[in-house]
Formats: sequence, structure tokens, C-alpha cells
Amino acid sequence: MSGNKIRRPRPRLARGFRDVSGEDLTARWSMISIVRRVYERYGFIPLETPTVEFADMLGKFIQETGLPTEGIFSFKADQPDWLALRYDLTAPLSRYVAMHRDLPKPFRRYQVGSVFRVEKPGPGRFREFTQFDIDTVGSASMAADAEICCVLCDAFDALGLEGRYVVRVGNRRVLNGVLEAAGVDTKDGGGLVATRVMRCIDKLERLGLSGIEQLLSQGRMDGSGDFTEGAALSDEQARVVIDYLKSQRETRMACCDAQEAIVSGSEEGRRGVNELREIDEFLTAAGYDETKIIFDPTIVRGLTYYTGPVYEASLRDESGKFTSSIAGGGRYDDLIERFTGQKVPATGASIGVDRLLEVLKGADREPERVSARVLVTQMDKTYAKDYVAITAELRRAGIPSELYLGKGNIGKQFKYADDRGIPVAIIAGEDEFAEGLVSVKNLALGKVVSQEVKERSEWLKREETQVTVAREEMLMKVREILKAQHNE
RNA sequence: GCUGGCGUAGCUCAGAAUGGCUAGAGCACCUGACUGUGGAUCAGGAGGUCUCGGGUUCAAGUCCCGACGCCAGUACCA
Repeated sequence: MSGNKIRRPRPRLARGFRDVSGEDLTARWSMISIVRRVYERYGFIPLETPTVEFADMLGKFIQETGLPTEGIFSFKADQPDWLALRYDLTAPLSRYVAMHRDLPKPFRRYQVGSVFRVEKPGPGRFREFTQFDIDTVGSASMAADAEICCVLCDAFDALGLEGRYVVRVGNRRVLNGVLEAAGVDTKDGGGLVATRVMRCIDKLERLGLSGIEQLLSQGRMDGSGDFTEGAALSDEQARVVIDYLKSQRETRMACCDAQEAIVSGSEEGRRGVNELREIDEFLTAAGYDETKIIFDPTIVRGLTYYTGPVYEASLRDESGKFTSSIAGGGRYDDLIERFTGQKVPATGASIGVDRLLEVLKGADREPERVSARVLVTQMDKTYAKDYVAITAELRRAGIPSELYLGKGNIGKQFKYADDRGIPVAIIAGEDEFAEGLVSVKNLALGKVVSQEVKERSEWLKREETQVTVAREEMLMKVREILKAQHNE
């Protein structure tokens, strides 16, 4: 009668976070293991770093205040310094390399794990998501960059995406050269203009060339009346950038020629083009042509720390249009220097596991069932130990099996199996045990039969879904049924 | 962050422009008919602070204000 209600917490999830179902998890694991085998084929070895790092290890803190920047999950626990959830796997890798100076280089490692960002969640966009990274640290060779592109291709091929993706390669040096050639002061304001230009090019796919033109100069008003500040380039300067963006050609070589014509006045630009030429040669030598890897001046990537080649893998639809981006990366020669003061060149890429999984899900494969193959029912509790023994026997034979642990009659037990997609049930009661027999029921077949039957009496008569065999023959019979189903 | 739309059972939604009895339906779920057999059928059952908080009113799911959440666009994305 008391009016005092127990205050129960409502079950809920923090914004941008989610549970992952058994089906999705098995799909993820199988994808990861396929990709992992490809990475290992290239000699990359696994590494795991913690989810939590000091905020300044991630390079994400405001110099003056010492506070972590927004965009990352940060907190103080029992220590005076700010901690943060990692927002990518590259910064922790840099920290790791800087902590282990004796690592033989070049060091190739792969790593898969969750990263966290405080961003606005959207469809397929979460605040915790999985990245699968591959990096080569300590090599300045363009062969390392070429290799990253190749390994991405191999991974996508192994996942059955051959022909549906393309790895696009751009170069930050070339872009800088373009700005230099256009007479934009790239050094001013710590490269702020360059960053702005990059960010706006990054939006090309969504806004189109005309939107980019506006963003490069004064700015752009969007549908909702919101105004985005532009990069304040002059018309001629914007012209040069636009020309560069249009410098894509049929072949990687022709693309290099076109870009070179634009940046010829800039040493940095020429150097960038030469890097691309080298990459092209390595790719060709390795046997990766333009159906897999192309040069694309519109690829710049938003991150500021890239110093040279940048990559992005995109899917394309039938018409050849790029749809979703499934991996990205680039060269970051200055990142480790931050810790050690020594230049350690590095390059790598990151596969967006969740996004890729969405694509694979929509494509071919049907979800894998993760349920047991056999349910051992409990007809009569007095035989409980026998049911345990039967289940153990099946498991020892390598057949995923489950002992029914709930309550309820046999009908309910079949329903349980049916709901979970368990195709076989073992039934044994007084009748069977008296003669050393067990009944093996083919539930999957029964499901088919049930479609054709309307009357219950008739349904119960259909005995072909169940056979009673000697206990010793149980394994054989179960295997037979499972095999028959597998072949269908 | 900004703009707009939405928020009623586990799910999909009625009810609301005009406040008024115990807030409904379908699906899903549970129990039984059916004794040792899933489906179908039938009978029954459970499930709601109408997102939350305040206000107006004799009376609020309905009207007003605010917060939060979700969706779309836009910005940010190191």
C-alpha cells in the first residue's frame, strides 16, 4: 500500500553507442579474420594498445589550458593528468613506436579495435566504431605507400568485393604545390588556408564543383540558410585549384603529367608528382592497374597530419559513381617526431570495419547462424543425468549442442529450438531408455512439412521427421541429417 | 552547434486540428486446449509514469513553456 515507488533506472544506451548482435558479431569476426590473413601475407604483425591513453599522447589538448579538445571522450580518474579514449589507432601507434626506440624498423603492424569520437551520430555512424589499421613505420620509400594500396586491394578482393571498389590516391605535396603555384600564402597562419582548402575539397562529392567554387572564395549558403565561411581565395587562385581538381586522367601516368603542368612552378609540387610517379611504377610492377588503383586529385583527406600521399578506398555503383568510403590513410612523416624529435617516416591506412560490414551485409552473404546444431530435450527429469551425458557425447564429437535448461513441456522445447534455428533435436524418455534407444528429430525438415499441413491431427501423423535409433548410432544419425542439410 | 520534423505497449501505429468516462488495434510475447512433438486454429493472459519537467484548467495523451531523445539537412570530424 505504500506509495513509495522503487526508482528503477530505465535501461538505455548512451547516445551514439550500440549493442552488437551475435549475428553481426560473427560476421565481423569472420571479416576480420579474412583481412588479417591478407595483412599477414604482407608480413604485418599484430599489435594491441590500450583503449585509454593520456590525452596529450593523442595530441588532443589545448596548449594554453591543458584541457583536452572537444571531440574526444576525456576524463580524470585517480590521476592528475587527463585521460582520453583513443579516437584512432595511429596516434597510439606513434606513442608506441616512440616508447620503443629499439624496434627494428621498418616496423609493420596491424591492429583492430574500437575508437571513440564525440560526433553527431547518424545512420551507420556511431561514437564507438571499429577500425582495422595497417601501417609501416620507418620507411620513407614510396614502395611502402604502394604496398599499403596493394594490401587494401587484396583485402577487399578476399572479401569478395573485386571490381566494386577502387583505391584512389592523391598527394598533399601536390596540393600544397598547387596553392603555391596559385600564389596562396601557405605558410601564413600555420597553414590555415591550406587546411580550409583541404576541408572544402573533401566535400566535393557532396556539394559538387560549383559548391566548391563558392567555398574556395567567399563562402556558401546552404539550403537551411546557414552560411559557411569560405577560404577567401581570389578568383584566379580558385581557378587554379579547380583546374587541379579536374586534372584526373584515364591513366595514372597521364594524371601525373596533367598535375605536373599545373605545379611546375613549385618545387614542393614537383616533388609530390614525382612521388606519385614512383608509386605508379611500383604498382605497375606489382601488377595493380587502373581498375584497382587510380590517381585522383580530389582525394585530400581532412586530417592535417598527412604529409605526402593520401589514399581513400571507395565503393562504386554500376554507373561507376563512388558511393561509400570504406578505408582511408596516408603518409604521416612528422607524427612520431613530436615525441622523439627525430623524423620517423610512416604511412598506413585504416579500414572502416562497421561501414564495410554494412556493405557486405547488403551484398551477397546471408547471416551466419550462431546457434547450436542439436538440442537435447528433457522429456523426463528423472533422466537428467542421461541428458547431460548425451549432450557431452555430442560435444565431444565436435557437434555444437545444447542441453535444454529451461522449464516446460516437450512442445515448448521444440519451439525453443525452432526459434533459434537449431535443426536437430534429441528426444529420449522412458520408452527409449528402456531399450537403449534415442529419437532423433529433424526439425528443419519438420518446418518444411508444416507448410503443407493444415490439420493438427495430420501434422502429428507425419512421422518422417523423426527416427528412433540405437544409442550407439545417434552420432551417425545426427551427422547424416546435418550433412544432408548442409548440402542443400 | 544550427534549422526543421517527430516522440502513445517489445515493434508498427490509431486516438489529438474541436481538452471530458476504465487510452485502443495488429504483430510479437506468455498460459492452456494437445496426455511424448514445433506449424495452423481456438480460448485466455500479461504488458503503458501517453519521453520527462513545469504551467493553464473543475478536467491534459490532447493546449502553453522548457528540457531530453530520435529523424532529416547543414557545420565540425583532430
